[in-house]
Amino acid sequence: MLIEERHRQILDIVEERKSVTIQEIIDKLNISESTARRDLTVLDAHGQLIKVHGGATALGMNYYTKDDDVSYRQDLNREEKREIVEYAATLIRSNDFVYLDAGTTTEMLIDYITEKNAVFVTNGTVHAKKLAQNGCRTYILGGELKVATEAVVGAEAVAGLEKYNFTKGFFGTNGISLQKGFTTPDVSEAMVKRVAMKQCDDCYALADSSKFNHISSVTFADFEKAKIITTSIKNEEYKKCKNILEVNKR
Amino acid sequence: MLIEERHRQILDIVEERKSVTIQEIIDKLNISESTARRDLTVLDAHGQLIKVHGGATALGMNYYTKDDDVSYRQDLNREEKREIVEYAATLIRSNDFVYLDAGTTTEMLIDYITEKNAVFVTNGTVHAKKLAQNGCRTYILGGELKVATEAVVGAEAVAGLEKYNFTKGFFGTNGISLQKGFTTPDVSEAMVKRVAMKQCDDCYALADSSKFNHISSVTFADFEKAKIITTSIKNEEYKKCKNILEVNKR
DNA sequence: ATACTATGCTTATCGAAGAAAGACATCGTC
DNA sequence: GACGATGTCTTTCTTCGATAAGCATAGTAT
Repeated sequence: MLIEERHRQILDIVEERKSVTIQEIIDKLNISESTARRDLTVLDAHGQLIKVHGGATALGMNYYTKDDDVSYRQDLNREEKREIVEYAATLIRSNDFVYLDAGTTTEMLIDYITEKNAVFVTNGTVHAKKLAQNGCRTYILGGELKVATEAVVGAEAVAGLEKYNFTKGFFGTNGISLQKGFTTPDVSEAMVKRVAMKQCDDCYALADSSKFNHISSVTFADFEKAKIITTSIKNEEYKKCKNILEVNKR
Repeated sequence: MLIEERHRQILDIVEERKSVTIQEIIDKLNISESTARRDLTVLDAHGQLIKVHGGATALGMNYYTKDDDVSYRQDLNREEKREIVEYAATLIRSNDFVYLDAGTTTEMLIDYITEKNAVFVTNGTVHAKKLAQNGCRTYILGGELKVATEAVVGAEAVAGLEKYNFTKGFFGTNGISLQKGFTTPDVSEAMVKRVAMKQCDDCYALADSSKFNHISSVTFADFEKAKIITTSIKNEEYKKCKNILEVNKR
């Protein structure tokens, strides 16, 4: 097996499960301990995962082995998100022209997209890359790159958006409230979201339960503007809203 | 069997399976090891796949770029490239408005840029990301994302370029020749390069010695159009060219 | 408490297998 | 016969797996 293949497989496991032990790698890939270690060392050196005692973890994971409560909660949100994006992915059909907002939830969505006969536009550089690798026809918005979120924002991005007419759009959000609608902490990202929404026939907001009744600094859409895809809603006042799609109720 | 047919078949396998071993090629195409190797070498040189130990992988697979890891030893061009980009970086001054072409050499350039008071535009998603992380004000071109090179290409990218007026532009190239000028294997990338060059006051082509007297399929600029930054030139006919900047002669 | 031992993880080193690269011979085409 | 493409052979490098050595941590006996 090619080294690159092996590395790819290790990264896939880590990506999926967020961590892996040396032993798991040895068993799954049928390689020696030495090789497994060497692989982790180079992958770590390339910043593709983080080598830890006994194995490795995915990037960007604040991994608290000590604090069970925290990791449990993280996992819960992750599972919730997974259900949401899994459903959202089924909404994408042949010949759709889809806008994909930057953000971690929409990024997760990409992994579940199976429809190859749709065209995508996004303002997230990582999103664009993943979509393209996925075999999707992908366009990225032009404009200023915001370093923190690796998203394209600003006047140019907004102007670039106006020529598109999307059949569907998928958006992340920081807060949802009946009064203030959809909110996010960043003004420039809000502008892009706002215009992008205007260009979509159908807007979908992907939101786990933690987002409800939370208000961030900038509103980018009224509450009715988008269909909300979420899992189980606790709050009664949202129960009766027509634009909420509850997936996989338990 | 025709060479082209063999190459086509190899590319098909790589495209389909994302990687291939030398042994597989030998078996499937019934050719000798040398020929298989030779084929991979030229396909790699043409940027149609990536040659790795034991075989080859498809482009754009996000495998680490061998550049920034510990194995500098084998890449003879690396040191040459380093000198080239180190010099190129000094050309970027305060208030410059710089276009940075996609490609591995220009990507390397980013690491040496110290001027934070310049603004950058690029069509490479990785380039944009690195520039932004570097603390530079960065814009990315909008348009279709080509998966192989992770570069933005196509009509939209070209249109987006036309509004900019750059003070300087840095370009990679696959081939340089006196007659055919600067050449690259891909048509859509050539289009972008061509227009970008038109928008720059000063164009710089970064080229290690292996690029000279090499001709790829598409010309994107005449020989005189750009200043060429390179190391020691072997070929006498280029020695007298005014637009060649030889750095760090030894 | 101190020292000893066991355990699990890590790193270093070495020989074997096999891959890469270069030199050279062969074959067919012009 | 010159040339380009291909195959064969040899030399040199990589990679892999195994083993041994180094190092912490936890447990145990003194």
